[in-house]
Amino acid sequence: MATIRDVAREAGVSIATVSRVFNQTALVSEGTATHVRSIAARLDYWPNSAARSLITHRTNAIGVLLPDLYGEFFSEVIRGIDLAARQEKYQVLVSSFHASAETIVSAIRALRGRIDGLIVMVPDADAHTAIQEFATRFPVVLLNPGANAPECGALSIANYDGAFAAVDHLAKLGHRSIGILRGPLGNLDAEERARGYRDALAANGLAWDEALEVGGDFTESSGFQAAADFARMRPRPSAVFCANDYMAIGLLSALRDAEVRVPEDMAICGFDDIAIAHYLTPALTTVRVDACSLGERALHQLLPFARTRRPADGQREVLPASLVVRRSCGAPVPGTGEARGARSRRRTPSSPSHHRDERLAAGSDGATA
Amino acid sequence: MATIRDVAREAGVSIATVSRVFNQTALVSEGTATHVRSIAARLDYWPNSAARSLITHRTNAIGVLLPDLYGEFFSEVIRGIDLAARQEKYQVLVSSFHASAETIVSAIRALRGRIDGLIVMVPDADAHTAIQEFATRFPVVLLNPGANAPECGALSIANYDGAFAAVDHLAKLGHRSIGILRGPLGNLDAEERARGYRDALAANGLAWDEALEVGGDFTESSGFQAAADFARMRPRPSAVFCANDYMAIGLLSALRDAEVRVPEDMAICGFDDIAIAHYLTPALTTVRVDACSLGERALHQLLPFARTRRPADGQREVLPASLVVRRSCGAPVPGTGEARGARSRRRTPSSPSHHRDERLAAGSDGATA
DNA sequence: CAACCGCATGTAATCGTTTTCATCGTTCGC
DNA sequence: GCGAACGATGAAAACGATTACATGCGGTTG
Repeated sequence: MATIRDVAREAGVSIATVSRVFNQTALVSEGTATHVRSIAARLDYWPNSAARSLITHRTNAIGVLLPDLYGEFFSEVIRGIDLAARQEKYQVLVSSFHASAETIVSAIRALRGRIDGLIVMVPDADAHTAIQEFATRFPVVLLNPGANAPECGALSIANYDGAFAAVDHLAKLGHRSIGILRGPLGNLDAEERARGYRDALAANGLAWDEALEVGGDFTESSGFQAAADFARMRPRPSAVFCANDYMAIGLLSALRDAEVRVPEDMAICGFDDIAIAHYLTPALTTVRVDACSLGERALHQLLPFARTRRPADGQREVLPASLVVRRSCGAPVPGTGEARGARSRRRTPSSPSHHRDERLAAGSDGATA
Repeated sequence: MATIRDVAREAGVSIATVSRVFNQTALVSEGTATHVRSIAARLDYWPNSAARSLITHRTNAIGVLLPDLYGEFFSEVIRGIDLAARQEKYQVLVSSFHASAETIVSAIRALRGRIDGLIVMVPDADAHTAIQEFATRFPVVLLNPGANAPECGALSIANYDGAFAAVDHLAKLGHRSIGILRGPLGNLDAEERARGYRDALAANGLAWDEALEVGGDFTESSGFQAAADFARMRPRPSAVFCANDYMAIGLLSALRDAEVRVPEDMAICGFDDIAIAHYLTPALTTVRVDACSLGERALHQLLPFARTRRPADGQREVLPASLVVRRSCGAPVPGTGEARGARSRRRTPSSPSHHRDERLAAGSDGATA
């Protein structure tokens, strides 16, 4: 592989000149510049990024650290980050860690020196302390800060508002006994959603009852198992808000097995609006979150700090979450004649034919399945 | 940030010794080693990876270049790669490019010097030429080589076999007029699947009829639109094989709107077995592909070459694709009593509660929706 | 007892850039 | 014409590691 020295020799100039041509950092005469460029092209030269970042202390890459790479939410976040990064000419290093605060530290350590900034999603409050001091001397953007997150960039989705809207909707439909299938204990998103649930109850004059809360872990099977708990309750709740869609799916399956009709006997509401939600029978009422733009926004928030290598200040941004009403909650679904199964999640239609669906999806998302 | 020099000075040894302690590349007495390590820990020292890779010519990172990051298939591939990479202590640089062979070249160029090897998925045969000469001097593993792919590592899914199995299944069910909804022209996976379709027809003594082939582009909306084409055919095919699940979903929606019953009036078969397939009504018969292990295998195939920085030789591996029979094809579905919606896609259950579902899913995957 | 050997460690060259500072014509203002 | 200013270029010092080679030192061996 050709080095800057080869190009310089071949072009009959010094390496400084070649460097300047490639960086446009200082004046180089038009003639030499084009000459050097042609030589470089012939030798297939490209600056070695290790050497470059050794001296500039910049890598033009950012790291993405997620608790897992499984599921639609994470993959959409990554896609959003990639979209923005490509536009900004930054590379993306992804990495996942599993569970413990131990590994999150070693994951960060492994990334060190390779990236100019980090986007990290912490599963629970415990992990915050691990990030804490790192964030004071490195650009970090948190993807789901809790109430007392470290002083650094942070971006979150409106967990509280979304949950509130969903439960408020159920209450307004007349349900007086509304259960919740919670996410993992200590999980920040889960806590916020639970808080939204409780406040929505209160706002509708409903008493909070611990007996109506069932623990889950965001997996489909935990939803499946929770069905038994709800069935056992006296009185049985006439509606259940699930802290995410996967659990709602599991719950729906179990209810069908138990011949509990949804929404007639029990109204169900999820959270996330994953692609499947739309296709379930009955279609799942849920709270939509735009994971892709969460990723995009995170990168854009991080970039100014990554560029200057200054720790990100305590800037915060919250992405809205919107209720998507479908069949599973028993509310009248707006619109009837729209194309079914023609919902778009892409930003850029890959074919003109997509156009029609885009419009429809924007109008309303109710399904008639 | 502390450098190797700081540690050496503080520990009263030379930088060579510090380096040796961190690389375990030569004998260092037990005493000095632990001393150096403690100093390093105190100074929070970690070797600068740019400096290191400048001299070693290795980055301990591999690149992943995909045509897009949208959809379940790609995200699972990435997850598989990440899983294997973490285990092997390699970092993963992901990057997507859109469409043209122009950008694939620049994407590769941008990655150059940052990675020890590349896993790339080329959308069509045209892009092969762009990879071609690069692969002769750099470790590359192709994720979907066509028939005449460049001389390099390659891994593919059994597109042909999967399609053959699906269509053969339809034929064995008695269908004499089987249509196909094809993928994009030039797309390698799509071509192979179409070939499997044709050969399966022939194997069952059915004549190939161009009129039964409808063009699609792998999107849901193209499936939706194709419904009209199939409806117009005389005689109307009694079964349709779709080259991927997204198109099958679109087709199912359109058929429902047109009040064509599935599978009674038209049997439908998809490809990929995305998560949604299981939850559709009727549940979609499709061909399962393990995208996650495709990623894992790719990394493992690449690694020996990445480690030695030798171009990967023409080793090839094919991942099996298996037919998953559900309701949409009209065949009797095996098993009836199993838990619904309790299918696992994870390798490692995150909670003990998952265990039961794992077993069930392993047994058979038919659905009773 | 000298030669040798192996272990532990240090010295210094090297990787491929960027960037500061110096140099060297030209041109310009006066 | 002469110094200043300027534009284009080169020389050389970093950047922070790895590693070939040299060195010193005690213990074995013939």
